[in-house]
Amino acid sequence: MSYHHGNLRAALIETAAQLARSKGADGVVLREVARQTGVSHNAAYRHFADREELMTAVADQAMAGLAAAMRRRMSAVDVPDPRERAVLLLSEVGHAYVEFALAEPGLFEIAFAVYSVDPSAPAEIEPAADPSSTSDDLGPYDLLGQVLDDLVTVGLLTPERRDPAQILCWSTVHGFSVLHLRGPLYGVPATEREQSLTAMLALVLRGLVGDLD
Amino acid sequence: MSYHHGNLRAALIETAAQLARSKGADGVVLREVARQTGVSHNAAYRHFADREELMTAVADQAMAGLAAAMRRRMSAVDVPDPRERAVLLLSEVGHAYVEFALAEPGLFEIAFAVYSVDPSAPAEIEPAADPSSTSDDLGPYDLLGQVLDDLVTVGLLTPERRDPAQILCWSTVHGFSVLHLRGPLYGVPATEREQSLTAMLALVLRGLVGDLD
DNA sequence: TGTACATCAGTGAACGCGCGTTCACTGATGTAC
DNA sequence: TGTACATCAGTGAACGCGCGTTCACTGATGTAC
Repeated sequence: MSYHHGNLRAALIETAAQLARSKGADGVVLREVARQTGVSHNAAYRHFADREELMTAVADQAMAGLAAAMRRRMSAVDVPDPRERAVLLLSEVGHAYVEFALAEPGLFEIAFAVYSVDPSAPAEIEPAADPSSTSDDLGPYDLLGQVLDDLVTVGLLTPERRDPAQILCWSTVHGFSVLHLRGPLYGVPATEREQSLTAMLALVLRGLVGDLD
Repeated sequence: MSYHHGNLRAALIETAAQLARSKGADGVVLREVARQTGVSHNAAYRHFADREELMTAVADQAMAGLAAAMRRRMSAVDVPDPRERAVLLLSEVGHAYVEFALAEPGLFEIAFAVYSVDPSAPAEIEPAADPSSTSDDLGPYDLLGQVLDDLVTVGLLTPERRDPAQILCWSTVHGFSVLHLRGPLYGVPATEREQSLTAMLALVLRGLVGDLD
């Protein structure tokens, strides 16, 4: 397999992603990536300025994977009633987030490992999306935002609660994931974990929309 | 300064903690700890089996620091009405958690970095507290539990919501902290961050106790 | 109180490892004529 | 269509680094008599 001209960059990213899946972010070692791609260890320098640039490329792909997992569960929702639908979408988005994090801990880790590596150069909060982008380019945060917008449109969420709701929902599923992945809840059996996730999301929903009639 | 007999172990832990504060968990390098403590790099092996044992000792101390920060804010609450008091305590506990995490990111990181380093040996969910322990030995999770118990006692939280509430509260403040520390919310200015924390905790409270009369 | 001695906390040198990055190179690719 | 050539993607060797850990040791401490 010759990589001359064309596909080595993509191949390196793919190998690096596999390495992240099996060994976590720290397992993405430049020399090992090159080794497993069947290429000398400095061939990578033709495509990435340094290790960090490779990491960032993998992180982008991982974040896109998380968004795709959310979109997949969102599009499986088939409920006509708009209120019911908006509520269900929120639940699906939350479940999808946690599900991805726990199924692919290495990718989840690297997706976030990229932030604030250099404390002197703060990352942007959320890079502005290309105006011409289709919904396929939306990140996890944007998808959550869409669902919350739906809840507002449908009259279940007051507009002034929309932004705090976004922070709450994101913090909730992220914290839940991290505590189970690399925290004191590590090792909690899957069935118990799913029960507490469902119960937790029900409380979140209650906080957002109040008691449903 | 001679460390013969007695104080080297504590001194090493202290140096390691300072290193964690300034460089993060990965900055706690055995040789550097010894160097900064003014001791040869294998003196540490008289007190710790290996690097990981040192890390665990620092993590324990960091977790105790987090608990102490929470206790400090709890004991500053001086409100007679038990309902008001319980609600306020929950808010204080949440703020203290986030405040500690953002003020001491390195200690916060190492407190949790210890979990699941070896995926084949899952950590316990929450090590059982020594029955004879005083309240000073309670960890962050236990303190949160106490506050939720108060909310139940006082009639604001239904008993069947207690356990999901604990998971929700913990996930919320932990996720909020992580997203601001090493996530897409890194770099959000402090005032904005505090506003969204307050707004978020208000929504959490609404989820737990419903709309207050 | 003085001395002999066992203990064991700390030392200094060394091992083996693997990393990220740089250097001068080579040889496949694709283009200009 | 054929050839000369510039480009630049990939190579192999080397550099410098710092780590965790082990080894055989030394010398301060505290105790038994």
